[in-house]
Amino acid sequence: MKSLESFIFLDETKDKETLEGFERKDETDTFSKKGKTQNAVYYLISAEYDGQRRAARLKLYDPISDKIEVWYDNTDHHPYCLAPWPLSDSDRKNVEKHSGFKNFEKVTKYDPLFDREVDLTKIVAKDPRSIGGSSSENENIRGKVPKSWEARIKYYNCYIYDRQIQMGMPYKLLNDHLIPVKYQSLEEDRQRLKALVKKEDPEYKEYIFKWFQLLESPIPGFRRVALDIEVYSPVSNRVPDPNEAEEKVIAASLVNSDGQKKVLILKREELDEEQGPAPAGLDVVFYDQEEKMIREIFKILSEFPIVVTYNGDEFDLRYLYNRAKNLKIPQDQIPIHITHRYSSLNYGIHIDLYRFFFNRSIWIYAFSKKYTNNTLDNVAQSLIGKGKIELTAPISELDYSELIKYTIRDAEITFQLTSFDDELVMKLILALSRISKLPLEDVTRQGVSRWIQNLMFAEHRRLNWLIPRSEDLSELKGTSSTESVIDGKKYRGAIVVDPKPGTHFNISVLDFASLYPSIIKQWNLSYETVRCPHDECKKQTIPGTSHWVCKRNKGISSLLIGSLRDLRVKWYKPRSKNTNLSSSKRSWYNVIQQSLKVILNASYGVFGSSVFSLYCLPVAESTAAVGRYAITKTIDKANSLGIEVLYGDTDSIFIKSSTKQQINELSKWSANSLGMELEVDKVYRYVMFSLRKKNYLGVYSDGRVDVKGLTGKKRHTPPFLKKTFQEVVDTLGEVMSQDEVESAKRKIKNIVYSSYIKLKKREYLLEELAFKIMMNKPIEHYRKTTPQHVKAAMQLKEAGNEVKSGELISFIKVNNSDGVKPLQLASVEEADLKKYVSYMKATLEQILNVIGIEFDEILGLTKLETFLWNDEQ
DNA sequence: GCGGACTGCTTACCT
DNA sequence: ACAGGTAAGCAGTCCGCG
Repeated sequence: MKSLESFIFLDETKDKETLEGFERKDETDTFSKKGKTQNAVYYLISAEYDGQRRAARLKLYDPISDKIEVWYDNTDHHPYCLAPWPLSDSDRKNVEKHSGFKNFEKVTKYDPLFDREVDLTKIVAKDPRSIGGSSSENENIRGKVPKSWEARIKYYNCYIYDRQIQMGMPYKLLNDHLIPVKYQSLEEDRQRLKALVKKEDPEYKEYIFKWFQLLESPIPGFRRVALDIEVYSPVSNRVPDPNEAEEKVIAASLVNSDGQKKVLILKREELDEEQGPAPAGLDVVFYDQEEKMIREIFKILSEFPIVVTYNGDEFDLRYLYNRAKNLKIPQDQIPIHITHRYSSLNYGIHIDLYRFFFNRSIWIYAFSKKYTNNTLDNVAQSLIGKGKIELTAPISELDYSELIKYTIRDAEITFQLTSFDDELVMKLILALSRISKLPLEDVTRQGVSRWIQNLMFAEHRRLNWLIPRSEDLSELKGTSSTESVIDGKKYRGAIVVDPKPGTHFNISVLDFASLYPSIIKQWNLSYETVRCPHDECKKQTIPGTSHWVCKRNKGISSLLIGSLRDLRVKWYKPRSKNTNLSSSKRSWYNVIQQSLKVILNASYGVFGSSVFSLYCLPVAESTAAVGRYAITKTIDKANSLGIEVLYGDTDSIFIKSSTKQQINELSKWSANSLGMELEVDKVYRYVMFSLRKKNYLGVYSDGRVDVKGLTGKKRHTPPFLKKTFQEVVDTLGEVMSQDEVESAKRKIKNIVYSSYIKLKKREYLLEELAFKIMMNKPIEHYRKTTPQHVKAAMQLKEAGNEVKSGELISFIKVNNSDGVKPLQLASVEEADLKKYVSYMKATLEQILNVIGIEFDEILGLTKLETFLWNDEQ
């Protein structure tokens, strides 16, 4: 990643010139004596507010020297908020009296809600806390005016918007000015992209090329270190409190991107002297004093531009900080600062992977739910195939060599979580930072609605639009006009077509490529365009709702989301699979493609979520309504073309053996009358449907099988049954035609029968019988009912094991008053076979019934045995 | 006092 | 703290029933 194509150095005063010397050649050449790279290109990775300097502080990463350069704002930018113009004399005086007040300015902005210009009072303050930092609103500047806008935006975000700072992008420092460095994309690429969007409006094209510029720019490699610490605990299995930090730090491990691995160990009286050499390639250092060891950790942390942890926000860095304070290390020698939720570093930036992997959107869309919970062990095991070292005793009781092995593994896998798949995670964070315009650290700590909010806010400022207050938005736009199918939801969502049960051969699945973003683009949906203030637009109604959409102006979210959607569908997704491109380019395109997917998938939902600052139900509702309109019309059209539709869900239709011409015609119709691309997504050799929606099994021509929604695939299903289910599925994958169904049925009966016998003979291991269900709340919060997994958790608690919210509870169905026993306390003998058989029946019949097999009929093979066994119970 | 019909809660899934 | 729609199993309740 270090040798890159040409940059163009954007300096307003000069002509564009090509930037030289970016490649790392001979280190002595490119480093000045101060350790600064000559002519350095820095990547902007962080922005904060510096309270002492009262200015924005940006952290710039130089990928050649691997150092952080700090740059303070020198453009005289100050915090502010907006208030009505004019302010009453008394309001003005009140504001002026505030110690943080700086000055008033009159500004004019465009108010998107009313489609007109407005005059506003810009209240400039000396520091951000004066605007809204006090605990009491009476003491804030924003509390002293009748109405305020943009008063709750963090200062550094505000700074980024106003100066149009591009997070994650290359910059140069020239006479202490921050100058963006523009990447010169390939001429042929620009032409190709131009051709793809030639029919679009110029305004829209501008967006496309802005994103393009951002996403095509080269990316640096990041020098970084992963940190993990171990803390002594007098009580085994209790994690020490990082806020108190009462116990000793007994070990720390560090793994860095230079390939070095280091373990720092505190000598303890109770342990025997270390014997033998340290493991190969591992630097082990023993310390007599904890303080010395911690100072050494601090020294290393201060050398790296990026520090990676797993839960360092809550634990490792917080513990080190408080422990250092307890050991009376002076504040200015602690390179960490903590707030109530985060822990960050003075020098570099801190990336807490726990937060990143915990992000629901990242879990689902970037990693396809590959990991099942967010522990380091599980995430690492699932993504890099290597987990934590299993503990044989509590950490505090391990001898030195065991402790070393244990702790270094944690740092290793933490590091590898950022390096696997060609640095996928680092690249994802960088790409998301560029798109959302958030600092890298914020991308990993905030949810997708904040990403989208931030990029939309930035766009408002760029256009000199007033960012609406959510109260005004809700009041003006009102609520929804449709009724949801599910009780308690705010509006009606997508359509699911009843499937035609049975086995259907030669099935094509057609779908709309990113349906909702397409709708948002095509129908000009945005909070300011839906129910806009113009009378003439009221005729342009949204089908199935009482809403209308603006004809005069282009919607801001329509432009932003639409352009991102088209770039993903037309450019990045195909390019990520284009084998003519170099693998490193493909890998970056794939990262972009995935990042866009994460954002696009949430782009409709945020408008229906009250936590989103531009929450606007009519937008979400209109999007869903147009979706229903599109799929309904498509099904009608398909039928009129003689295409049989077997099933459909939201944006897809499953159609029976149709000719290419039929499909082409439907697709052409969709493009012309709906303005949306309907394409063949999958082709199945055959599909099996039951009467259930969101449940099917589809077999591809190469024998791969898609299983959707069936119980046999769900997380909580006991492994023994999952396995049996999988064997049945595999058998179905071998079926080539209708004639082969019969022989598969025989095979399946055998599979089910032998599994049943094995169950009955209690030959399955206890773990194979365990149901695993997530406990989403603490035990005490289950007030209304006590589900089985919670009963199991209660028994565990009774037995002295702590059970926390978010844990996956494993339990066995038994014949006691609770009906369950936690795995840890149960034995195979106790398993309630009757319940297991009935669960097995319910799970397998979802498939068996479709091909005409009765579960009981399989058991009937041993009627006598069954009878006897039932009798025993 | 017990069982079936029903509703509501909870989890996991699909798009 | 993106959304709504669907399935499934169990908990708890109501009602009928000499």
